[in-house]
Amino acid sequence: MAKGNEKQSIDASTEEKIKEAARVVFTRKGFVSTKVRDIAAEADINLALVNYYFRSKQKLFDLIMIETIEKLFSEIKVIITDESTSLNTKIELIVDHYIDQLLNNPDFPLFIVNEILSGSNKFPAFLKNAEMIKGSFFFKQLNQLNSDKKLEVNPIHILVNIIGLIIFPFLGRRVLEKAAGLEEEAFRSLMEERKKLIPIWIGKIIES
Amino acid sequence: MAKGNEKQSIDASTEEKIKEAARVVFTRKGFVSTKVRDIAAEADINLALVNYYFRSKQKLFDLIMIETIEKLFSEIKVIITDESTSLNTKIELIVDHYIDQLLNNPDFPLFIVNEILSGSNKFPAFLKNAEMIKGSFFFKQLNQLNSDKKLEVNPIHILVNIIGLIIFPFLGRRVLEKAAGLEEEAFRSLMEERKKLIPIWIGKIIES
DNA sequence: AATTGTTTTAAACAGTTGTTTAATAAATTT
DNA sequence: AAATTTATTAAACAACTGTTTAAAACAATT
Repeated sequence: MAKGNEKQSIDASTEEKIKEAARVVFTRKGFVSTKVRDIAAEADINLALVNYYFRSKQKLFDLIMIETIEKLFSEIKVIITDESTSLNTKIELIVDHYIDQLLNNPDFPLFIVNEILSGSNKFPAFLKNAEMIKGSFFFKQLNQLNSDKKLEVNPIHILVNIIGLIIFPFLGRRVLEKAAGLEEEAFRSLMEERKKLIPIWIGKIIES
Repeated sequence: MAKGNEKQSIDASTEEKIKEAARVVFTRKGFVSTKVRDIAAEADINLALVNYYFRSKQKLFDLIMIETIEKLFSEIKVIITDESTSLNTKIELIVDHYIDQLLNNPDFPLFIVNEILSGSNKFPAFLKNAEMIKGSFFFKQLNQLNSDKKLEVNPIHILVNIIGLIIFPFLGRRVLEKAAGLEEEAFRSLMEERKKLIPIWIGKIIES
């Protein structure tokens, strides 16, 4: 019906502006360091409108976090639940997909880690999804390596390694850029290289 | 002379209490989330004493950061500048040493990363030390792999991998413990396993 | 013992921040 | 067009936070 759509597209103009601005500032500075006035400034709207549309800073933050987490895991879900692809293919797809994602939003890992430290209560959403990984076909394939006596280590290690090799450079990005004297572009091409390298490395790690 | 020592041991009682409390709270909550009143409470002293001894919250934080960073790198320096040990030995020593360190202070990586996000100005200290790595014998040995045509990738990748494989599990520790249903003790033994595994993995990655 | 210097304390200050209010402007409905 | 609902604004509020103050307690020196 028209009313719903109109309302969405009209309100969204301000409401979406706030949400998008909040996403940017929260990601850059974290929850505590982000001031409601920062968000209002970034969105170029009146301070009171943030509370008018989202009730509180915390509710706005929660909303963004939940959305982000859901998006994050829904993307990986299609890869890791696919029973028709090999383990190697899945690893290639995961690495490729997340490095792309992170290149578009390089501050994101730092942001997540930041919120973990400050004890964000968005954990349940995160954990619920993390459980999904443990029950996935992908994880079964990882476990299979053990039964096939190809591997004698806890598959958790392999999972941690895959995720770590992808995410860690982004966490250390600012240090890396400055310490290694990398331009932003050089960092980017290093990460592009890793798209091909990480699956190879994991392959070598997995081989008996 | 006696005076200096006395002063140290007397002042230190309160001054050290504050510094130690600050280290604990800063590490647990980060700079912004830590309130001067938190530190005073943790140290069990009057609020004004924090400013009396350290002038400002920022100066206290800076002091702790500098000390921590110096300690961090001075320890690794003896390993990576040693021209008598092989690359493999160095990797084993680094992995062993830092995993031990981190097991004693598991919140530390989260804390560092957190401060990087909030744009801490302790960067220069960090970078100065990071430069040291690039100029070290260890890094020369890494580069050597290229000349020996044993490796065709940027040594930066290998360095990032070593550090990442060590540190990342600690960054994801809270998620990992909850998501994988690990007790603290189980996490500990996983990390102990990694002491042996990481050098092996890096070995495989390096092999041509 | 009196004086001087140092440490500790409770209270206050000034700036910041999340949120609310009450009035106005704009849009929608009747 | 009038009435009603929704959106926007400037200002204020109250709680919190880093820092300072001024007085008191304590220790060291003369």
